[in-house]
Amino acid sequence: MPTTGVETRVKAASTEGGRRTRDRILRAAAELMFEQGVAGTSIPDVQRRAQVSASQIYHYFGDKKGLTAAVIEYQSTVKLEQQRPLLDHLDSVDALREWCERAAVRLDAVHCAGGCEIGSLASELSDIDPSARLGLATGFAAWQAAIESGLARMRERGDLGADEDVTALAVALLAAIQGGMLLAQVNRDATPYRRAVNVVIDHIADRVAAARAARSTDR
Amino acid sequence: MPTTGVETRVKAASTEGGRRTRDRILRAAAELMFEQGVAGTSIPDVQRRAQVSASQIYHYFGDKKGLTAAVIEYQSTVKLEQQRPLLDHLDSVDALREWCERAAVRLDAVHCAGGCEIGSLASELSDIDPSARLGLATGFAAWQAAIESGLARMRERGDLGADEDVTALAVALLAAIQGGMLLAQVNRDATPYRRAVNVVIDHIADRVAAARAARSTDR
DNA sequence: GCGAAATTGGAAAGTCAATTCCAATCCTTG
DNA sequence: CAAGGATTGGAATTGACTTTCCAATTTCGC
Repeated sequence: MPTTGVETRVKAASTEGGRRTRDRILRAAAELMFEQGVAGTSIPDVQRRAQVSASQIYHYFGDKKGLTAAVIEYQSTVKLEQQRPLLDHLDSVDALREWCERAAVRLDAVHCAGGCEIGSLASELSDIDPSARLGLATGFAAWQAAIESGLARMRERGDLGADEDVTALAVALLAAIQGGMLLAQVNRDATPYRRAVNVVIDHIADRVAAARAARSTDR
Repeated sequence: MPTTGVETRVKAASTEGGRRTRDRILRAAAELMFEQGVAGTSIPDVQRRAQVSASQIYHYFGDKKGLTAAVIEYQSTVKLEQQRPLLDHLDSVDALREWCERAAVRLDAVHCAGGCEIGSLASELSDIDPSARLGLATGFAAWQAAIESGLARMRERGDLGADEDVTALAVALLAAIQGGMLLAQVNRDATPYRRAVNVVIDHIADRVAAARAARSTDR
């Protein structure tokens, strides 16, 4: 039986208690890796935060790499689901602004610590862990798809011109979010994030205005 | 004499040979930390790459934190100087495009490994090393200033409207570069970087066109 | 050329992390 | 309730890394 080449020995829990421990470990690891980076998070750290023994971690995740992979999947999947209601309606300039501003408020709340959950992992792991990189690419693709499909709906509806490159716009917004969060993190101030994101959204708004103008001319 | 609170015992070399070793160490550390991250770079790693003994590293940089601080300063300062000729002329849309595209070519050349020298350090260290964060903020500020002053010149010249927020535009471009490089790194493909950067530059170009239109209307 | 300071090599201490292992205990299923 | 797998605790192993230390050795100012 051929495999993908990278076997991560993550075992599922078959009892209720086991499921809870596994979850506790995963959540603790995700928090710690977000706060201190993957390299800065030791297994003993996770043990303390999750209140488990070492064997439990190795039982469910095989090794640290397996745990890291699980955290990537967790951040990619679960965090995405949390925002699902918003993500499914990113089909107006206002919705985009609202969504981005919500992230800004979260940045303010944590005093701009941490940046983006996936972005931090991506920066740390992309070059040193090929399978992690793949997982992170998938995670980013999901965000990009969410933005892009909203823009595509705007285009179908006529809010954006038919020739508009919604992929490029979506990537640009995603990059502005990532880059903006990095600058916010470094400066401990969400202003750079807001500026970066607003410039891109302003640009999208300009394109919407242009489409409207074109329509009224055609008429 | 009051200090900044964080004393890094970095010693200057007073002999020619010493200066060369110090330099060799710094360059090796910068390379390694870029390739594998700060946490992923051990002192023995640096020893091997720079062909020096441990005592030489500790002699010149005090400890690993001091070495890291020196690398941050190195990347911020030296890399900036390398681009000085270009940076001083970012006062046209074409110049901006050319500058960003040059980075894209470099990304292609290294197969999108590494991302941005400063960005990677920033993501890894901002939350765990306050003094490193300050150094990185300074580094970013220099890049932002370079972009912003070019845009300001365009505004003075009338290429951009007098009411244009060049700070926001500069931040947006910097964020696009950072976010774009991150996406490129994760996807091992420079396309996302090019898309992100081009959208922002297109936006600036639109503003330039608007300013021109306004001028011809006024006349 | 001479003494002091700078530079260098290499060993060694001390710490801590990753992982393995085994013995216990718990739970499920028949 | 008994068997067997799931789960858990905690000790032990192994290895690497940071940092210190001291004894050469080289270089510089005079």
